[in-house]
Amino acid sequence: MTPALKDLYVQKDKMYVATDCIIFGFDAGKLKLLAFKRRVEPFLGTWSLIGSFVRMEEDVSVAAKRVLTEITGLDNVFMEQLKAYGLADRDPGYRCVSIAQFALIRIDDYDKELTEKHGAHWFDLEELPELVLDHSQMVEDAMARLKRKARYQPIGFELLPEKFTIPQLQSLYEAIYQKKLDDRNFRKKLMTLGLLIKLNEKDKSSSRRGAFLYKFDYDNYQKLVKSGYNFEIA
Amino acid sequence: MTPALKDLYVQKDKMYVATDCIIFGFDAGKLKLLAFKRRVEPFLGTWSLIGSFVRMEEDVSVAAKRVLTEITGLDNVFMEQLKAYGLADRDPGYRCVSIAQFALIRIDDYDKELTEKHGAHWFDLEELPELVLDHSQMVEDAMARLKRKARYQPIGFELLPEKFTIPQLQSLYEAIYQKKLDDRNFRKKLMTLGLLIKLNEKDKSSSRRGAFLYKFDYDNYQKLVKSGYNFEIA
DNA sequence: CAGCCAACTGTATAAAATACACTTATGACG
DNA sequence: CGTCATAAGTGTATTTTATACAGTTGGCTG
Repeated sequence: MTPALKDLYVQKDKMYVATDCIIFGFDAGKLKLLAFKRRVEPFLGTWSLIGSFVRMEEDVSVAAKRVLTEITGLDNVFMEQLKAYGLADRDPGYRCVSIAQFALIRIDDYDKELTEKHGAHWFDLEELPELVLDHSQMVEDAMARLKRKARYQPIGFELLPEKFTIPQLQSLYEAIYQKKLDDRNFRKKLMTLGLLIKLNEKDKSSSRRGAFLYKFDYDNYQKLVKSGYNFEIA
Repeated sequence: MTPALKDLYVQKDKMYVATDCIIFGFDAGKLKLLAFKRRVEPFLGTWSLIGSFVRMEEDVSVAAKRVLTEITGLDNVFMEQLKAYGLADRDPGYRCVSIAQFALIRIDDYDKELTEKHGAHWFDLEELPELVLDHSQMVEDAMARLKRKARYQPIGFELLPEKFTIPQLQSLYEAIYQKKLDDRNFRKKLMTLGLLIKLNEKDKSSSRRGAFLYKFDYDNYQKLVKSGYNFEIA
């Protein structure tokens, strides 16, 4: 967790609860993580996840959303609890249990100014710097969760703009699974799921011919989930 | 969480961290949950999971193991964090975030006297009473996790005695998945995984003919995991 | 109008999941 | 001592799903 210590009296004999956000994005074929350069002691200048103490009257999940909104200006973001980190000595300054949450955001959406103001930076997941405390562990665990979860829940769509192309989606899944997928098989599988709505528009940013845009069919997804359907995406 | 309140001064303006244990067992073809009758106010007489406050100098996972050992007398039990429960009003008495852990134990192992002394009772999962606070939710979430996890990790073995028969194992998986499995296909699949060691003993408790006993091949399992093998059990 | 590039499409093969029915070992009981 | 009852154990055919693989199309560029 990364509280602004100047605002707080930390008491050594008190138990604190914090929440830290692992914020994933996707851009240019790469999975990205939003990290922050600490501007206060201790650990000034080191990279860290963004976090906050949980307030006395505040739900843990609300605290996480508050942090995310403060930083990105975004609301209605996919967010899910990862797990709690509770080693007694995880933070040398005081006793603090941190509940890590991971969020998937659409990079094109977020407010650039806002993040820069907070000293934030998008890192390629393969080029992450060392993070403070146990934050590197958190990211590793979140990545494992993302990989597993992507198999059976269409969370990938949270990382793309509302309208996206099949090649974009494939590139995202390739980044998550860290391996190349066969384009014919990927498309075939996807189409049989019935989760996409084909639009009458093309995206021409990456080819002369252009690729059709699709959007995610939330309604049908909900219906399928209710009827107990079992997904397997790519 | 279920602290012995008489031992504590609870301060309304303090944040507490607790841990609650969802303890699963398996007996007579049914999945079981270990629940406790509260002997102190508030909620005296209602059923509850067992739990404890996390001590200032204690890891969260250590606190959970401490509770489990106090109650069952068992050590070296499969235990894994489920998630943190952090609603601000989840406990009306004071602000407390609880980190739920689920444990799988071998019912024949545990110390009966010890559990009875604590007012414990094994419930069939289908006949659970209402539990205090958000504990019913915890059990539901743990059950969902168990179902999913059982597919790709051989955790089922944690619930059986060291030596077990194939029909016993099948009955366990039927209880977890809540559906009948085909005995021929179950056996076939299992054998291809190479996770079982056949013993030269039979269990005759449930048939005249007797069924061969097996034990779990931990060594080979470790090897397979390291080599990146992907399981799918039943 | 030729060339280039990514988008798009179909089929054959292999692997895995499912469905399904009879034989065997053994103790109980007449 | 033979037959009956019971759960343990076994094999094959079919369907479904995953994988492997190569050529055509649309549309801009020069």
